[in-house]
Amino acid sequence: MARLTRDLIVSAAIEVLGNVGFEHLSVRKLGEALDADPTAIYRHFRSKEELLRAMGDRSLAEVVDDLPMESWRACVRELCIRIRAANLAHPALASLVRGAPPRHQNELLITETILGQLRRARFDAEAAAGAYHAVIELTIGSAAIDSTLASMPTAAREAIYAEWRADYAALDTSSFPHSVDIANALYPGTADDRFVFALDRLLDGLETQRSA
Amino acid sequence: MARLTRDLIVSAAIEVLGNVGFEHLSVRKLGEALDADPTAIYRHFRSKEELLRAMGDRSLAEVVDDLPMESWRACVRELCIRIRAANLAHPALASLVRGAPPRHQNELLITETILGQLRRARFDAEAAAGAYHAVIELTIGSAAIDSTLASMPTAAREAIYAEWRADYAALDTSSFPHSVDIANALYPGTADDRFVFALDRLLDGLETQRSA
DNA sequence: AGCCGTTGTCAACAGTGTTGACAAACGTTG
DNA sequence: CAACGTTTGTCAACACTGTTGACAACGGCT
Repeated sequence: MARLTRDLIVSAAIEVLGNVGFEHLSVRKLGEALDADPTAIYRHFRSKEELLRAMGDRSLAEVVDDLPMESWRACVRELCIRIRAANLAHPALASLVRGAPPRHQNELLITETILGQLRRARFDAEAAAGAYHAVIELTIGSAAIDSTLASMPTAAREAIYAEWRADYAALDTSSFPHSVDIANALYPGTADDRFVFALDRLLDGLETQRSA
Repeated sequence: MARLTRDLIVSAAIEVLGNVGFEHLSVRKLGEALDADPTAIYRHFRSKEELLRAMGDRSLAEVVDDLPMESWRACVRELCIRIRAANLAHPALASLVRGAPPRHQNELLITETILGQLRRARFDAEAAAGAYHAVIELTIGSAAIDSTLASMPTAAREAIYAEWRADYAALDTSSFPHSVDIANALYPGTADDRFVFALDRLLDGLETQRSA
C-alpha cells in the first residue's frame, strides 16, 4: 500500500489551503483532494492539529540556512526577518504557531540558533530565555497581525494605508488632537519596515539590559 | 418572556469562556449555562461571531480609564498591559483587529492616548508614529500568540509549560546543546511576565532612540 | 379583547474531528 | 516460497459543532 506519506499529505493540504482558505480546510476535503479516504490521514497524523503544525513547519524549511554570523544581533535580526517572511507567505499557517511550542525540527533549529547566539554573547540562562521569548513574541505576533494585509497586492495595500490615514485625519480635532496632527505620519513605509524598526528597538533594549 | 438580553448573554459567555476555554465555547454549552435553549441566543445575536464581537467590545470598554500619568512610559506600559489582558480574555477580538474593518471608538481612544503621551514626551511625528506601531505590534501580536493558552485554567497551563521544558531537556544534546542546557529556564513565570519583560525592553530601546 | 411582533422551545440539517472494526498490502522471518 | 505480524486504506458510526424553520407562549399595543 503506502500510497500516502506525511510529506504527500502536507503538500496536498497546503494546496487545498490555497484553494479554499483556512476555515474551510477539513479532513474530508483533504481526503477528496488526495483521492483517498479522509480517515487514512489519521494513519499518518495523530490529529488534525498535528497535521497543521507539520504544515507550519514545512514553511519554515530554509529559514536557518546561511545566516550571518558576525554578531548575535545580525544573526537574530536576519533570522527573525526570515521567520516573519515565511509566516506571511502562508498567512493561515502563522496562526498555527499560537500556543504551540517548537516541537518540530525547523522550529527546534530556530530556538537552538537563537539561544546559541545569545549564550555566545554572554547572556546568562535567564536573560537568554527572556530575550528569546521577547524576540519570538514580537516576530510571530507581528506576522499574525500583518498576515491578512500581506496577502494583497502592493497597490491595494497602499490604498488601504492611505484610507486609514485619511480616517485619522478626519477625526474630531478636539477629541483626537494628536491623531489628527500626525495622521499622515502613521503607517510609514511597508509593514516590513515597521516590523524591522520595532525589532531593532527591542534588540537595543535587550543589549543594554545585558550590559547593565 | 424576555428572560434573556444581550448583556446577560455576553456576561454568561464570558463566564463560560473562563471555565472551558475559547475553543470549547459552544452555543449549546452557553445555553446550558443560561438554563435556556441554546438557539434562543440567535434571537439576540445574528451569529456566534457577532456574539464574540460583543464580548470583545465589552472587554475593551474600560481600558483607557484612570491611567497613570506620571510618565509616558508608565502610561503606555499600563495601557499595553490592559489591552493585552482584554485581548487575551477574548481572542476573537485579536482576529478582528487583523482585518481592520470599521474602527471602533475604543480603539481610536487608545491610539490617541498613546500618541498624546509620546508627543508630550517630545517624540517628533515620525518617531511617535514608529513607537506607536512598535508598541501596538508587540502587544496585539503577543496577545494573539498567547490567547489559546491564556483561556485555560492556571494549573493546566503550568503543566503544559513543564511539559515543554521537559521536551527541550530531552532533546539530543549534541544537536541542541543550548536548548538542553537552559531548558528549565524557558517559559519562566507567566506569559504575562514574559510579555512585560519584552515590553520593557522595547520601551528601553524606544527611549534611548529618542534621546539619540 | 384582540392583534402582532418578540422571544423561548424543539427537531432537524449539514457540517466537523475522531475512533473502532475489518480487509488488503507490505516487510520480515522461518 | 509460505506464513506471520505490522502497517495502511476503507467503511460506518459517534459525538460534537453552528445554524435554520416551524410552532407556541408571552408581552405590549390599540
